[in-house]
Amino acid sequence: MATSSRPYHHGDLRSALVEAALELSRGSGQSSVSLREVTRQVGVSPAAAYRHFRDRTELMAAVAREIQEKMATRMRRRMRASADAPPEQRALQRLRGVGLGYIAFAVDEPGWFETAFFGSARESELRERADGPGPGGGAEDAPPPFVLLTSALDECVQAGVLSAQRRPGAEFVCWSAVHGCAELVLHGPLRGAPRKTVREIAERVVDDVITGVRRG
Amino acid sequence: MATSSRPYHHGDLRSALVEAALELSRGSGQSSVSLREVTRQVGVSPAAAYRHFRDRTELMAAVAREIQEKMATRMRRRMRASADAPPEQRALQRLRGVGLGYIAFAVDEPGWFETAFFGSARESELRERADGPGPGGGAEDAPPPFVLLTSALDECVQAGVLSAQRRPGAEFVCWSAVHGCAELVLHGPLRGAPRKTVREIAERVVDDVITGVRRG
DNA sequence: TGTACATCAGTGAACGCGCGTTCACTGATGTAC
DNA sequence: TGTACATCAGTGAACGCGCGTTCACTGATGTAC
Repeated sequence: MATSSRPYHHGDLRSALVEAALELSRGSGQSSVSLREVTRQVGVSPAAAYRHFRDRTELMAAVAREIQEKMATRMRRRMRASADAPPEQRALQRLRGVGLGYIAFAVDEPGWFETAFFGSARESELRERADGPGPGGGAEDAPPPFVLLTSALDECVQAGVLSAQRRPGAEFVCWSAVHGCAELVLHGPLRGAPRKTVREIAERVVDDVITGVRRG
Repeated sequence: MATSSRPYHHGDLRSALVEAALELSRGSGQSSVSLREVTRQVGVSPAAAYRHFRDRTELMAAVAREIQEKMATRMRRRMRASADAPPEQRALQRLRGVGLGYIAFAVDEPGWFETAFFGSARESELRERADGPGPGGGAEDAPPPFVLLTSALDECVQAGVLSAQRRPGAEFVCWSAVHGCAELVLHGPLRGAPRKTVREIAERVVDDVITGVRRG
């Protein structure tokens, strides 16, 4: 594949660059993703990247978006497990799945997790949102995992397991807990803890925060 | 001060370097702290730093430790407010103070917060702990803010507002929530939100998680 | 169907940068006698 | 009290590095006539 047919025009260099950046970041996080290394991987000159991205920051933003998609996909898979259950249980189980899926992704893919949520990617995300939100209004281009969370919470309200009064702001409580838990496990006092311990802590965090959000 | 009396021997270069690094990181986080810039600030040659630190990582670890001290100090101040109250309220209020203090520090000092908990400082922390934990056993050299949290939880058990059965692991739930909340506010969807909103969210997060931890 | 030409996606060489770290060194300090 | 000398804390110049970005360019593509 690398040997045969190197046309002057690559075909889809943009995706190829994003793909290479994904591979790099998967191993050691966003700091290992330099423009030069990415183009090196693809076998193209550094300057070529500038045909597709304004600068490194814009490339990283694209990568972050891609990772968040992956994350949401994996979370959705986990949520699907509780598809056929009575509405109340179903809603709660899905909310639980959102949280556990988030943490599991962070643990399984620390490099991606870091890349998706840290570093210079953030500033340019902002920039892009300011540039072209499209006619929709812009509420939908929140990070996909966050969208999953809000809709799981909405479902809880509909199913009657979360009072409408306690709904506003609940997403921030939930997100704080799971994101913090991921950090704890990856970089905090629990770094390097055995998988079983990590799973138990994650479940405790998710269950307790759901209790807290519901009962205030 | 800079003009008069530049003795060849600095006196206490080590502290001066840490101090300068603190000043630098306060503004723009740990990425703005380079060994060269730090020595430049102090007015000393880059190589001089190597008399006091094995490498940059070790300097950053010292800085991180210092910041965590500051953080704990500020948290203690907040906890002192509820000194004279009936034991049950007192314990709960202190726990609340730990959480709110943590978040407040992050919001007030984003550069320091980032520096204390991220970056290469961590690896060398590990290294130092492995090197010389001292005879005490090593449980006490956890980050000071974390120590405050665990003792606040212990106090809750003693005061009877947290069942002994639910005590183990509670610190991870609490820490996850507040740390995640800090991230949310600094780098997440709530970045740039007005102070009042931030305070409300912080209180909601802390109160809900305390409820959750107690009632499971 | 064939050709002129604008457009586009690449090249490759160079820019300036700041970094961490090492080296042989020198100036100051303090201790032994 | 004075001097020799080991020790220590600095100097300053240099190392090699990889980075992001810019530049004038060239090779390929596809469209108008």
